[in-house]
Amino acid sequence: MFYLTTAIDYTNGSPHIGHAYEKVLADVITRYRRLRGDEAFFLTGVDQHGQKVQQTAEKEGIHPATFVKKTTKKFSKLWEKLGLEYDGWAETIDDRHKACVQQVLTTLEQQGQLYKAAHKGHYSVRQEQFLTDKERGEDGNFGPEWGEVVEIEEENWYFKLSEHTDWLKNHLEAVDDSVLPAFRKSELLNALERNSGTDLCISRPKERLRWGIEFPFDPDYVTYVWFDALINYVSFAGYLASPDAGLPDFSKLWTADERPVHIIGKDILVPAHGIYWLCMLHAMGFTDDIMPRILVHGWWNIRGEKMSKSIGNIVDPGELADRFGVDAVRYYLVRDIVTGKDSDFDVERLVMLFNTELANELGNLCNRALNMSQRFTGGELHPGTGLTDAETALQQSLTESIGAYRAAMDNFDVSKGLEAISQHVVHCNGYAERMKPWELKKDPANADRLATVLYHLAESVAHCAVMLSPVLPEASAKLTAQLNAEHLKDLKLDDLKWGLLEDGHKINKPKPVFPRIVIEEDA
RNA sequence: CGCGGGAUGGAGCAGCCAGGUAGCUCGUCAGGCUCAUAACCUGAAGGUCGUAGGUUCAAAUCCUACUCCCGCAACCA
Repeated sequence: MFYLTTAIDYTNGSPHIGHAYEKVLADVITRYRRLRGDEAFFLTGVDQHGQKVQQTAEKEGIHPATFVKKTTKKFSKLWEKLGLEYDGWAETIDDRHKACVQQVLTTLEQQGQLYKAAHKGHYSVRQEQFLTDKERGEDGNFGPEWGEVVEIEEENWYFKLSEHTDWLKNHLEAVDDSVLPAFRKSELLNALERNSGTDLCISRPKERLRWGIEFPFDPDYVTYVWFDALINYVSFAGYLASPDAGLPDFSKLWTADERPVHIIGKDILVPAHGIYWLCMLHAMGFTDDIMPRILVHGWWNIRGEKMSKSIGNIVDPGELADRFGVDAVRYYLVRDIVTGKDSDFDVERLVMLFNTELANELGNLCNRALNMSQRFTGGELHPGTGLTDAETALQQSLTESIGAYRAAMDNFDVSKGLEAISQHVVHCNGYAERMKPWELKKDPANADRLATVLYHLAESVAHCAVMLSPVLPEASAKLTAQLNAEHLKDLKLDDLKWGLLEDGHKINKPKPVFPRIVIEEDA
């Protein structure tokens, strides 16, 4: 089983284009794995506890649970709009999740992995957090942004992180795909080098934070983010769950033959996922052969600037989808970025890529091919009897495209995979241009030749529709419908061989699947 | 001496890990076609791959030094 998760989003605000990117990428990869014939499980969700949520809810004068319910909906509604198909939905206020967290804590405490200790330090009352030397200004004092700073001593629970960092270092170095892309791994190893030797504070006293999961053996405390949010990857996969909990069978999801993949952003690799999470799993007894792989994606910047609430340049994916359509948004988000790297978000490029690659190239190919079949041969397809070098070359091009597509997608490189489809589409348009079926139809003696040409075009569209389905499931379905070939939907990648459409197959009337986006110029 | 990313024809990018005549998209110019979504096809111009060294038969790719740009408090993928 291929088990894929995303980071769970914090429900203190509205989703933006970055959230959408991560989820669409995960959706595409999951759908691709299904196309490959693998069983897959896709988990995503929301992180609902913590101080920020508590604070915002108080400001609005409502209970955190009410507040969280409201913001959670913003996310789930957007995912529905973007056509995401996830198998599991993680909400950290779920009782089943709480039970799992508490069980993990209890076990670790019994095994001596946790301890309680006092910490003395500078504490910002306004920000409700301990300050370190990093927060000091150049003059050595804490700046006015921290408000009143007092020195206090507080007891908290700690996880013996330092006992696992040596193991982690070895593991990361030994396992090639532990962290992807490679440069992220070296960044992580670097950070590990600097930060070893410290343990991890995992609690908050209830007088400071109530909105969290209670420590089962110390009711004055709740868990702080790590032993709550990160546990979602196992809790909602059925870890330690009772069989009637309505959760998956953990032993089937989390396996050694296909290690789980966590898709996360570059900001939460170090230290959260790269160090804390892997060490937590190690402490919980997970062995090396079932350690997850971490796929780290980059960020969408806006005109070279980091997207941020303070600058006010947040892009709302829901609005984009309303304006340009879900296909355009999904396509753009996985097409115009190299997995792992940052990219610059640009509406004009979104429109350009949709118009050229989808509307002009693929959409138009489909339209002209089906239209000619409809008009010249009454909608009936026949392979014809003879092949020339042109057909051999076309079939060769298709084989190469499928190969390139597969290699790229296996590597999580969706952009390259889409490029591979595009390559064949361009070949087909050129083929049509050279074969001139509109000339062939003028002489009845060319009927066999005409059939061959039209068949090659339709067959190519059929292949492309299948390859495109992980990224644009809706559009792929429309293409399939126009080809009148519903059986394409059940095909796996290995089934993509020449001859998907049978001799005598009848196609439906074409209708543009990707209408060009026309932006009205403001005069 | 903090960490990391980036610098490739007008614009945006790939290639770099596993060295071997510089590739993609857009744009520009010149043709062609008319089946098709003002779509499609062909050809052309345009780059000494940030700078300076080094390794090598061979460097965009490896090594060294340097220059410039962007992230690394918070919101936050």
